[in-house]
Amino acid sequence: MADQKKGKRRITSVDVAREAGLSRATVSFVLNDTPGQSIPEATRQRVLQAADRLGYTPYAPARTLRSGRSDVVLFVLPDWPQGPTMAEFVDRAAQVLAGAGLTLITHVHTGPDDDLARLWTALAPAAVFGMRPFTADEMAGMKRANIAAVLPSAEQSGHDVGSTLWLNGVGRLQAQYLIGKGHTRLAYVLPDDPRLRALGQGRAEGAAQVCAEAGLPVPIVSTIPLDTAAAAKTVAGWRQPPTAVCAYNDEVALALLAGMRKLGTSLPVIGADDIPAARFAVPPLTTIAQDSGELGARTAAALLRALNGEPSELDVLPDAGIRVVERESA
Amino acid sequence: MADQKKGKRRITSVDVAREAGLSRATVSFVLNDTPGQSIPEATRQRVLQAADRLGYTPYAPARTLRSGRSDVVLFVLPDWPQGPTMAEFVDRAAQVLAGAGLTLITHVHTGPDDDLARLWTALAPAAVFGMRPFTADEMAGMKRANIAAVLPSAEQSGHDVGSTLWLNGVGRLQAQYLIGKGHTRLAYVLPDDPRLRALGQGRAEGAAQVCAEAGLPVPIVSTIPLDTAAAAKTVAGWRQPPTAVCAYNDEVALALLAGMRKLGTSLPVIGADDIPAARFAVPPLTTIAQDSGELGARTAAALLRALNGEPSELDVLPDAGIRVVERESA
DNA sequence: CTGCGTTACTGGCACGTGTAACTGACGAGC
DNA sequence: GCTCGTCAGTTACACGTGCCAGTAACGCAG
Repeated sequence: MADQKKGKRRITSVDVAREAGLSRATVSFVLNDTPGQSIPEATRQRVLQAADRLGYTPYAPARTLRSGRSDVVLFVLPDWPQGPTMAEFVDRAAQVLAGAGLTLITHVHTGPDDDLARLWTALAPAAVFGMRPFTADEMAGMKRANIAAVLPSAEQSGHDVGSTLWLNGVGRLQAQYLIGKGHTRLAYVLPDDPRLRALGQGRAEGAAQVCAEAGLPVPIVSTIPLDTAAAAKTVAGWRQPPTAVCAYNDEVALALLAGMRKLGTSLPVIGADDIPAARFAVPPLTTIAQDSGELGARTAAALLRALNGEPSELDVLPDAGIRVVERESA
Repeated sequence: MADQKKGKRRITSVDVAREAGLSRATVSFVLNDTPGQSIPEATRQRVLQAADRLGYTPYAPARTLRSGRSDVVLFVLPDWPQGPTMAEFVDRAAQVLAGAGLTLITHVHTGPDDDLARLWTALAPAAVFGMRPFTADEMAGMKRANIAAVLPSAEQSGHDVGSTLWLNGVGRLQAQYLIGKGHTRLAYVLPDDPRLRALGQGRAEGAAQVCAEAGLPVPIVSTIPLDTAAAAKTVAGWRQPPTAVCAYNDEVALALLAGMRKLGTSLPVIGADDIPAARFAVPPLTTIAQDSGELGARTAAALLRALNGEPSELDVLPDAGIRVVERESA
């Protein structure tokens, strides 16, 4: 709020030091609460007030250069699976990280893999989190870039965490629900978007596991585009029709309902994600809802633990707040 | 790919200089194509090969510290309006920016406004882009943080660019379409999510403008939650029912269709965004599709122009690739 | 041989910060 | 009176980069 209009020079800790009549080091100690320093309350206040008066903000690049680590956490999204689900996840994760002084940044990664590397060097993030596991090359690159916590890591039990852990859970729950309703022959329908293939297979496998455990035949797996006619054709093409269908997500489920409506047939369908459109469908769609906000918060917490050196896996995640929303379609 | 496993020290330009048997300055000149330097091809190759051999990547924080500007563009999302639309927008924008050596980073901003400031200082971005206009305080903060281009700026004609420009266009087109079908009394239905209020009003105003221009009464504006019963109640509550309804987006439109189905009535409805669920609705939903990828690309281009000093407004945007997708609901 | 411009480099400062190592002063203990 | 420990600070270096100013070597006109 002071009157330093002369030029638009950045306000540095030097300015604060001059204003407070102290050395820059003292200023730094106060502002960072550096442990092992004895600073009388009077001096501390002098510094804090000077900083406030000048509107001082530490310059992150310099800080990062010095300490070798920034307070940015990078969240790499492979592409855009769903809307509100992801949104809540990111929201809550950001909140938790902010509580620890970290800033969550998301980057949608679509292009070739080498601009991911550019990102790491450009941001020097404290940690990176992604949906898909990282390759060995990528891991090496991050290690060289001095990035501390990487979640999920590919070494971690050699599994694709994304599809194995929580997405798997969705498929399991879908199948459990339908089997509980007395169904014995299931189908699993995936979208034809290549970007969703890995995730889709994870869910389908989850359902297959449950069927196997119940002594039922494995589900027929079909892939359809988001198109009424194509969905109808797929449904009509089943020689031995299933007694109920699991869909990869609500959009696929809606496509199926539309296809069956066109054929004049009807099968129980369960979706996933509980998008707003699900409850307005004809018939209203039974689906799986996950509390993705909670999931985001837990993931962030795991990340923080990893940053503190405690080697925390993502074990906490599997069935976090995942439940069936029962409507009329199944 | 060399064998520098000893410790995990970062590879700096010093290493490259030593490897090439040259000074660090020369290395820098070569790698940055610094103009006004005469460097023989042989030397240049020597440097490039050394850098490649060591796998050198310049350390962005240091570069930023020195030059005062990073190659990151920050995209502040106020919250999560819609799914795939935004996704494409960001995707294409990122692509265009990457072509200019810039990296697009998105951050969902939900909390209090002061952690936005933290973001600027944490990233030192070259530019910031947001949906909502920035306050004077925020603008001042960015100026002090030495951020070059800010789009949209609040000074810019004093308008809310988000709702005035493109979103307005959606409302206009919806009304134009319905009027073209012979409708004379319209309603505009908004969602009750407070985060979408400003955008919703922009769209409703667009429709109102078109009605006024055509000498028709202004649309009734209603707000509904995403709930079948509530939608039914709203529809039933209209004393003088409209002859057709515009919805803020497809989700609202689907809610309306569900509500009317419950009442046993039926009115033409037009939505917006063309989400996948729209085509599977009963009846299939007529809606507005925008080529948001194109929009993202143009916005990014405008940003680049602004970065180059050419004062380019967002004028290019208004009706970029926005069109009616005609189905059966209207 | 001297003066001068060009080529091909190099030395060194600056960016803003964190922190280890140092210093002067003061009181306590022998 | 001297040493020693603690307090309250300061000095100085390092982080990795961009680039200005300088400088040897060399060719060439006078």
